[in-house]
Amino acid sequence: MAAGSIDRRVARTRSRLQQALLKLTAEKEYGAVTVEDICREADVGRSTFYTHYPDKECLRKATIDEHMKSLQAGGAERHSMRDFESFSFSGPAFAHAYATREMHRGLMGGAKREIPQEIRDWVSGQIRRELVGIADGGKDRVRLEIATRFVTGAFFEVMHWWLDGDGRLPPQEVDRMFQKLAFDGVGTALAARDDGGS
Amino acid sequence: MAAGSIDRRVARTRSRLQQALLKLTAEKEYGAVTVEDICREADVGRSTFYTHYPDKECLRKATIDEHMKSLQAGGAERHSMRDFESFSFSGPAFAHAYATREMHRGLMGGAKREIPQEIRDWVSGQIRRELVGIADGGKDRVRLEIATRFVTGAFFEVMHWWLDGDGRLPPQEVDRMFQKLAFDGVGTALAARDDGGS
DNA sequence: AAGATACTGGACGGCGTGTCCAGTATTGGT
DNA sequence: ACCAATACTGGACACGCCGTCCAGTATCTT
Repeated sequence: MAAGSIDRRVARTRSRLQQALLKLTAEKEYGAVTVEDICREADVGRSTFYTHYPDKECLRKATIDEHMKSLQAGGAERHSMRDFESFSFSGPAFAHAYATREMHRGLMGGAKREIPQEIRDWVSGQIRRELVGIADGGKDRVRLEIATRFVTGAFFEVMHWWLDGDGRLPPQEVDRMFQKLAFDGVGTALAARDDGGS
Repeated sequence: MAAGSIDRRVARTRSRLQQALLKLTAEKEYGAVTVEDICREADVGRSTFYTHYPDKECLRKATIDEHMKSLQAGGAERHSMRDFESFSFSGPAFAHAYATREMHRGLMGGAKREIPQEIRDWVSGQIRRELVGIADGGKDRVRLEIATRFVTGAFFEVMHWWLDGDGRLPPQEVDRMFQKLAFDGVGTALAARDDGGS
């Protein structure tokens, strides 16, 4: 077999396992899903699981990677370096999460907030990049870093809260509030009666 | 024996177990600490453990409760309802966490961000209470809620980042930046060269 | 077709959990 | 100081899940 190509069986099995994980993780806490559960759902032998992934966590990572990849294929015309009234990542993120809520509740780790490090880092990276635009030069790295963390934490918490809710609040609305809070702070965002952004 | 009083042996054992948990959890991930580890560290029979706590998680909760209690005993003159330039909870929180960093790294769940729900809720409550002061009446509950979550997430992420660091940044500094970010937003906080608050 | 490769399913040892119990301290009440 | 009540001990047990291994079978690629 040529080195780069992939056996149909392999692709099939991996896909099945990933699908199974997504399904189960939408039903219950990731931590409560056993390898056996996954295999049963995927209709794959348990020993087969281990020929593909060393453990459950690796399957999760692979699943996330795959998911991210398919996302980036969808939209690449995001970076228009706007005048800076908004983060460009958060809108699409909220919209995407909304489209497949059940899955994201699982992927992002339900009540326990066990967000996979990769996702956290990826989002952090996005935020940092956007914040660099505001910060004056790189002369205060600590300040940039703390702001990055601040926004990252806020973002995930808002996302969690929203996903745990009943889904009545539309993604644009959440994004708008999030952005306002991030840019203007609670002082402005809460005190002023605001009326729907620009 | 009188109904309310507590047998010395019980108090002793529970204290030992809690101390052991704190110590171990400072050394490694909470999830990686086994009941057996705790018992060995505490020098308590494993079966004894289960006569006091149904499982590891309950011990954690009890430990946290105890900790909180001892905290509230320490300082009760906090609520001066200031003019609203700051959250009153965060300063003491950063200061306290700083004083016993190793322990807090454990209690707040190291890299995994597994913050016990009780702590999260407690902090959320503080924040919500303080935010009510800014919000105009209770006519927009969603807005208040989203702001609460926003600040909560930001707070914990900043706290984590800071605890994971080398400890060179003093608590007052972190608190100052946190407050500025929360109240004025990243726009103001990052763009302006600021010089140390009032 | 045939050799390479992947899947199966069952067995194994290991570890951690939570329960139970008979035997042994320690305690608090009188 | 005694003694009944209560707590601690340590070892055994069944359970569930993990990760590994292997001989047998199915499926792919060339």
